[in-house]
Amino acid sequence: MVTLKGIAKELGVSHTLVSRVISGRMGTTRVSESTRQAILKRAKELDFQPNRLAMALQEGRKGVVGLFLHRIGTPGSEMSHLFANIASNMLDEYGDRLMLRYFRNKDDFEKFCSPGIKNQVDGLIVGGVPHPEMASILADYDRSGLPVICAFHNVDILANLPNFQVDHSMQACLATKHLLEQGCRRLAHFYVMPGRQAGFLQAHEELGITPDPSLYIQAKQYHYEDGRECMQRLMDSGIQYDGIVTDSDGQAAGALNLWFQRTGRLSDWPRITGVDNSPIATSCLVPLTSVTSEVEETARAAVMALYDKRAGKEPQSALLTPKLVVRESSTRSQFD
Amino acid sequence: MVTLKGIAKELGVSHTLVSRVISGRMGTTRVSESTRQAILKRAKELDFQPNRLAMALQEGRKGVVGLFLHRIGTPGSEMSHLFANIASNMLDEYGDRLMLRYFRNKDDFEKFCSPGIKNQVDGLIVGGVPHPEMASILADYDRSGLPVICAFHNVDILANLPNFQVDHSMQACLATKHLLEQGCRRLAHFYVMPGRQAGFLQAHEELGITPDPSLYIQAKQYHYEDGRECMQRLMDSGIQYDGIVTDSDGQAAGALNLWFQRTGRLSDWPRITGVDNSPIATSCLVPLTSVTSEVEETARAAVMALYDKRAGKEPQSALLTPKLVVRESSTRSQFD
DNA sequence: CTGAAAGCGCTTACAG
DNA sequence: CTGAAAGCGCTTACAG
Repeated sequence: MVTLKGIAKELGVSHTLVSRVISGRMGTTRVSESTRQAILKRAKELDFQPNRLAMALQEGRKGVVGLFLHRIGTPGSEMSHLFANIASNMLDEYGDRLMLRYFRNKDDFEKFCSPGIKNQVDGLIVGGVPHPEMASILADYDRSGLPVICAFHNVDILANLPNFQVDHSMQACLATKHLLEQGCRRLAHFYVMPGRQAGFLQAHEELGITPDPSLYIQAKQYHYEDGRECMQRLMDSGIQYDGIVTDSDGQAAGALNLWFQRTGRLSDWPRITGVDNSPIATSCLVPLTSVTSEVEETARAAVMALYDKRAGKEPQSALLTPKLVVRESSTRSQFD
Repeated sequence: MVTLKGIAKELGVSHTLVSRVISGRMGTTRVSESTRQAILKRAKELDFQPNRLAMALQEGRKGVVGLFLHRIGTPGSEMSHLFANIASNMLDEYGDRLMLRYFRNKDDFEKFCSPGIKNQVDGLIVGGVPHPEMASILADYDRSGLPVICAFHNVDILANLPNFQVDHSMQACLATKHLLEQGCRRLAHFYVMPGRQAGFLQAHEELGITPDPSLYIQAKQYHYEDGRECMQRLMDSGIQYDGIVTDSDGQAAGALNLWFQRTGRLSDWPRITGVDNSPIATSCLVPLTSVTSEVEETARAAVMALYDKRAGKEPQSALLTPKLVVRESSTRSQFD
């Protein structure tokens, strides 16, 4: 194991000097160019990598960032994977290690949290939607000096922590507008949280079309089965509709599949949109028109915000802008 | 920030004693029960958590495990997510931090590897299938004293490192047998690596049925489009077939969807099986019969093996046993 | 131009 | 029964 001291001994200088040359932080020091070169050369030859534990210990850091992740998105959407992927690779580039914990519910989360966590990490990034009580625990940490950044949280339970996520309302608005522009006039809306309807309504308003509240159908979750169930209810109701705005790709896939199965037809399906632009969207019988959830950008923003905060800045929450991705589910072009 | 020294000062004892009481490693020491209780009580009150950096530094460890992950499985299968999820939560329970790096190709991987990595981690878990050269780099690390454990590697490029993965041949065998038992007699096989055919052939042999080599169709990858493409070729060939064993849920979904689209029929599809038992399998128009890839078990085995190795044991590679999960794609029960 | 010393928060022989 | 001391591998005033 190659250390500063080892290199110093080899070259007959002090480890102090080696440290300064390698870190580039010379302080009041001015080294002769020749020893500088000698040190750098030897360090490179030995692929010297400073022991980050020792560095962090000395500098009063932990060298560790806590990444607490709730499932984001519906199964098959790969959103959690994408988030962890981007975030962990970024933290790695900053030289920080990870305390990575996946939690499924409030109990898991509470198990992960204790005041002593400040002895373990330099900051916390929490992804996913916890209960309001969790938010207040996190806010306490933050106030006590442990920087906390959130991502994909439900804005109203945030307790003033910086949060990054896609603009949900705009997602619904983009999808709704698109379907209205395709000629739909009686759109159903599968939604999970009532708040999500703002975008659906806004799109109607902007185009001067009046939506029919009897076509608002509340879903339990964002999953495939939830889409099937909503579709079941919609078809059973007998109410006329000519398109559907759903809250996730999983829901849209479930809804479409139920329709195919009940009607036995592979054409003239109701125009429909998903959310997330996940792998689900491209592996449906009919590829799904969807809106992005900007997961990579969210991860990047959250990590940057954490380092900003550690550097003394006050990062601001942000809503990222979704993009519409048009595929056959809404255009009904014929099969190849 | 609460430290040993802080507690020691409060109680008027040495930090040495506090350390021994809290760690439970008393050595030659024998403490009075009353001071022991006092120390434990105060530590609990303050939620004292020892600084793991300092512990690791002292004990000559890094307190960090490298987790290098290639994508496992097809997009939408969530296998990478599952693997990272289980592995990271386990490592966390052992108190180790993570150096988590996702790599997409050989270049990424090489960027992540340097001899100096021994200064950063106590061990390496590598998931996914790298090139043979990567395997030999890893084997070098292992020989030089950095324990390396593999998961989901292609066995022939392993260079004697312990590896954990599901038994691919048995996966194909289970699926093939199941289809033969459903009455199929002319099975097509969509396969990626030639080696995977062993199970397909074994199943035929065990049931005394002769397969037709003109129904072996090689796929580029495990993805949805690959399944579509293989199905395209199969249908174009005009050769008779009555069932399909594919190499992934993505392939199976793609193949089925192409069939529905080309025939316009929603019944009498060719009986078909996938692999991975992923979310894709349950969000198809027809739920897919599949075989599990035992990702959780693989992750657990890999992590356990790493700790075994660090404890001086010699962990042995293992092939985990897949399970068949029967759904409609192979039974063709009617739609609800 | 360079080095000795102190210290980050622990652990573990060693000494009393 | 308990503590002083040394040391893990670094960094950073401070002194020459």
